Amino acid sequence: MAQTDTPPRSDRRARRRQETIEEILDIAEDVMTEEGVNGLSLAEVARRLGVQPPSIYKYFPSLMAIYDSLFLRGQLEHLDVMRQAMAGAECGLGALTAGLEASGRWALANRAIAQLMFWRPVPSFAPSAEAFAPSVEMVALQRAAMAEAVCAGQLGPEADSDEAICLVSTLLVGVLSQSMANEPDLEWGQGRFTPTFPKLMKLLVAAYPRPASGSKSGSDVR
Amino acid sequence: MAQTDTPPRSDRRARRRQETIEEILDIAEDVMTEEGVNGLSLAEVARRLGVQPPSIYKYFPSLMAIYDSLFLRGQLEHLDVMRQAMAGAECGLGALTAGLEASGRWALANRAIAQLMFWRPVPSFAPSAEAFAPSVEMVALQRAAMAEAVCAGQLGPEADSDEAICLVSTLLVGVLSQSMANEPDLEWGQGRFTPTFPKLMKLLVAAYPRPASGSKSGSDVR
DNA sequence: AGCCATAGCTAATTACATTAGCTTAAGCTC
DNA sequence: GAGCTTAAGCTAATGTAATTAGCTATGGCT
Repeated sequence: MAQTDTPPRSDRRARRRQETIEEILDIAEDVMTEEGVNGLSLAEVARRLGVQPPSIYKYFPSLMAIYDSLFLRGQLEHLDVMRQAMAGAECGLGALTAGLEASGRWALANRAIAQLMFWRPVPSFAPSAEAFAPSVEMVALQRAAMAEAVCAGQLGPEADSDEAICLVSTLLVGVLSQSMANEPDLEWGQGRFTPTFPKLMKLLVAAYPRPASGSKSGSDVR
Repeated sequence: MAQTDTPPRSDRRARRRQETIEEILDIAEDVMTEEGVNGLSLAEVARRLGVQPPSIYKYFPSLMAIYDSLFLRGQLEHLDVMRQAMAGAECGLGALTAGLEASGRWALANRAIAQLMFWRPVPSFAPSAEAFAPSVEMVALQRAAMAEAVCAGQLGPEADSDEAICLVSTLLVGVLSQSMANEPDLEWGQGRFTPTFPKLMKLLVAAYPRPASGSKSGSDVR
């Protein structure tokens, strides 16, 4: 039996297993989207997979483990989207803006996962250190872009700080929270909240004005 | 039967009933605080009340009705806190700032209820129109303060707009979201996020500069 | 003295997460 | 190809929760 394009050794089994795992995660994501993040139930996933509930335990040790895998998948996807967006924009402020907007767009397009990641709506679920790791890298990305923006003279030197990172993420999270809570069906760019994001980015610039000339600048806001 | 302000008929009974209702709501709030907003369970409430679960149904038709009552109670309390804070400050911008800070302080001191009210962590729960009503009044309060701030020349005329209200609430919600998600044990004024709120209020001023002199003002951010 | 609404109860139904233990068949080893 | 291993399914059972149905006692009113 010469396997033409099938892999040589015994990882046939491992691959099928991995496929099933991905399928479970996809279904779980669908269910969360339809029923809410904490409306996820093993029983419903099993039903859609065409299997009895206990069979799911062959793939995940618990419901929380499914949440954790979704959390990790989301972090990786989100990180990727953001990286991509930042790479496709100019350095510094441009990259930061592009990255944040991409982040917001992704969050609204993947609400269930985004809520799981950023709002913790399932109190009994705490992400594992592993699943949380990519988020550290995301902060680093943002931080780097802000440092670049400082170098390029687009922002004042205080923008290269933890405080400034907090401020930036606060602005985005504010917009997303409002949009998700009050306009649950709209995408990024629609409604009353997400269109204000560019304006908020301009506020950020106002908050960290470059020292440039010796102007005492009435808009130094710190 | 001259009803003055309380229904005179079968009074004692009605009062005891009302007391039990309040007690149930208090317990429910405790449970939510300990177990998370959607960790609220009728069974646990019954246990703490020293009663069998079905007995709760004599007071509330469903778990969702309890959520709804908590939502309403929260709205009223929050509205009151905010009104009080605004009354105790100068008009306009001062009142607005005081009101928002009081709102934030209240939200962190009453996390469970605040989350129920502003983040909708229980997807199967949607507040009734009744329970939602006070929030309309709250927006009106904020709007009035902003209009005053415009009159007093503290903010530019565009600050008296729906858009500006959105912006203000977005800033506060951003701070609260971040604080609740990342620093679940801290009060208002502690940690990395809530102390940035005064700065954000200054950003608001930068976003709606008064036209005052003919300055073209590099910090007009709209 | 009697009525009756209130507030409690038990029992039953349904749905879910999880555990235990059984069965089958795929794939690997010899 | 015979036999072993194990992955992946199953059924049965347990414990908890929300909710419904229907029973009962009693406090307060007529």
